[in-house]
Amino acid sequence: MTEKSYWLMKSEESDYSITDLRRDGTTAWTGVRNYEARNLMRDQTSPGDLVLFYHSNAKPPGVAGIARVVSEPYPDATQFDEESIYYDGKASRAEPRWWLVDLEFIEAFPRIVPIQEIREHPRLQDMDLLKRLRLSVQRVTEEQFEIIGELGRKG
DNA sequence: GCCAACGTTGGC
DNA sequence: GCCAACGTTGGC
Repeated sequence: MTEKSYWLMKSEESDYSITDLRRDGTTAWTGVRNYEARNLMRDQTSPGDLVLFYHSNAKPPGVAGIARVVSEPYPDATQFDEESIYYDGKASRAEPRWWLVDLEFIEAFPRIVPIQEIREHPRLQDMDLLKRLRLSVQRVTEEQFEIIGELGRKG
């Protein structure tokens, strides 16, 4: 039994938003094609982990809600699909290159927590979000997770 | 739409 | 194995 972890995962709002996740209930987090993000999902996520759902390329960009990891890591099927924009000809079913987990909808915040507010918050200065601009799966602390949850629910 | 940051590719 | 060129992310 491992300790529960907390994450922030980014999705372009126009591509897949918290509203889409609420509609779908659960979704496979396809399309991560960055090795560091892949390693985190493949090696460090567990069912029950909680996720800050971040809208990138949004107005404003920010945390839009909360999801939960509900599967063990498994190969991202889109890497094998020649029709997919995520197809990777160097991956094989014997040796998958890209991994993902399933996420379950928990909550859509009544207000987005914009990145600007995170940048200005004294307790959130250490977040990877502010330092690792392009990392689309990143670990957050329980405290960071709780603070952003409070900000998102304060109407 | 611009462009800084930065990850990836490929020639050598 | 270096590193310049290139491509992508993502805030603004």
